Amino acid sequence: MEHKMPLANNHISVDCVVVGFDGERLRVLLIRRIGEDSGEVFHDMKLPGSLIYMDEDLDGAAMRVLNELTGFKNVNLMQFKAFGSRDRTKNPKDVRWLERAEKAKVERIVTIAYLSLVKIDRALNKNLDNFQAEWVPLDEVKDLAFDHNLIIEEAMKYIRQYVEFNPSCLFDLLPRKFTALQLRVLYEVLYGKQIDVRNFHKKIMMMDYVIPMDEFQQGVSHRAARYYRFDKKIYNKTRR
Amino acid sequence: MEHKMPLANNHISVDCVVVGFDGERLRVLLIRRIGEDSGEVFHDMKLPGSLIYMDEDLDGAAMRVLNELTGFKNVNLMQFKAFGSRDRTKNPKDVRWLERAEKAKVERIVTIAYLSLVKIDRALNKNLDNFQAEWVPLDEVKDLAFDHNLIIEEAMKYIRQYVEFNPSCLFDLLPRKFTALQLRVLYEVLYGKQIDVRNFHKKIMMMDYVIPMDEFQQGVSHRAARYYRFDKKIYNKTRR
DNA sequence: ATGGATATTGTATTTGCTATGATATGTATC
DNA sequence: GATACATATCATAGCAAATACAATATCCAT
Repeated sequence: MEHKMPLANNHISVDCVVVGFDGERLRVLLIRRIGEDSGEVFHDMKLPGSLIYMDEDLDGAAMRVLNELTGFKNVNLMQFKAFGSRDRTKNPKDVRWLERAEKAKVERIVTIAYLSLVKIDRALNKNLDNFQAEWVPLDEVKDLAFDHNLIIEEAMKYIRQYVEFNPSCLFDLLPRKFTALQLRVLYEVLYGKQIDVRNFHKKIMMMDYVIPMDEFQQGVSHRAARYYRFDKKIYNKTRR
Repeated sequence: MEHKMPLANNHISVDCVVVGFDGERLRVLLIRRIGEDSGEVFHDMKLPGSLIYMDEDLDGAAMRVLNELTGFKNVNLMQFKAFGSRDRTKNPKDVRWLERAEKAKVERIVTIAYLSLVKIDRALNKNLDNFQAEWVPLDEVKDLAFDHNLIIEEAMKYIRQYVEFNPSCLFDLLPRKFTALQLRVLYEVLYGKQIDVRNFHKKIMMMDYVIPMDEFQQGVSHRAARYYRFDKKIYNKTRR
């Protein structure tokens, strides 16, 4: 968390739950943290986040964090919940780490949590290493700093609701060219249940904003699947 | 905003959008505010809200505000969005009022907004007068303090989404005994469009958690409508 | 040419939503 | 008491969307 020391408001932070999809599972972007607890060095992980600066609004702070981390601009960032329980900073481990990082006394911090759905393939080759960041499969996430496990749980609940309201966000998770299988597995992972292949195919055929391309998979040892793409303009016309 | 001066965190507040339904329109609970601006006394309105105390978490603070105001306990309070724009406190009128009320210097305040759907009939005869509170029809809400108009707008967007996900919240707005007409008008007001009477009737007949009672309207100058009631137990069984 | 693997397609059934017509029951009026 | 009027309640048909279920097509490797 290096920056040129703008004045920080040490009561309010933002945390970003950045979610990606690798074709099989959902992954969340986490940052490695090295700290010290009663003389022992420990390693664990946390969500990307930061105290907000005095001259910065919430959305701006979230954008900044995400940008510093992935280099992305213009990513769809959704505020989904504030976390302000008093025992967020219950663990002395977390408090000591934070006070060293921020060089200031901290008490209870309210954090505003943001959710972002991104394409792993684009993010993968950016500054991730510089930031000690890693795409961790959701079911392999261990104990995180602060209440970040809780924040991720709430983020997942939020996604499931949000998808129904705005299905286009699914395509933020997929590559620009994707197969019907990828899209189906994404649905299955999100809803936690199997979907009939044939009915699903019929369904995406009726979505006029999912465009079949003339391109097919290469070098697979079975019948090659067609690629599809998502057309945002058509989507906006038909939905709004 | 009288209280016995627990230590307040003057960076974070909660505001409650308390919504009721009078049978025709939605109403929101607002508090009268009297302030002074360049020598002139002004009257306007604001959402019920408060800075949070140091030993209080967000949900707790929202509960406290709502309880002080209406006497309610165990009301369903939903956090729906945080507002942290820097120009929330752009208007000097608001800043001066707040600094007098809180007896402390304030800068930017991030507020966590909560939504609550309640029965007007229960709330009506409580402490509303003591708190200078009033049920204002949504379409008659004037310019409010801070960004409270924006907060109400966002609250309404949130309700529309939330209803689809959890229709049971509609019954929080209705009296325990209600007619099919009341329920239908509530839908119409929320979605802003007319619903066919006959199809709507069929629809609520298929909801096994809407129970027809043996009681009918009294003293109306037309065929008396049947009363219905909402059964939460049955609802929870069928939905979850 | 054959087998293994995955992709793609068709048909019948059920269920839900929409549109519209007809009947029932209360009060007020003549 | 007969009639008009207003609202509540019940009924039916058509269309569209969701579900259940099985066969065929295409690519690669041998």
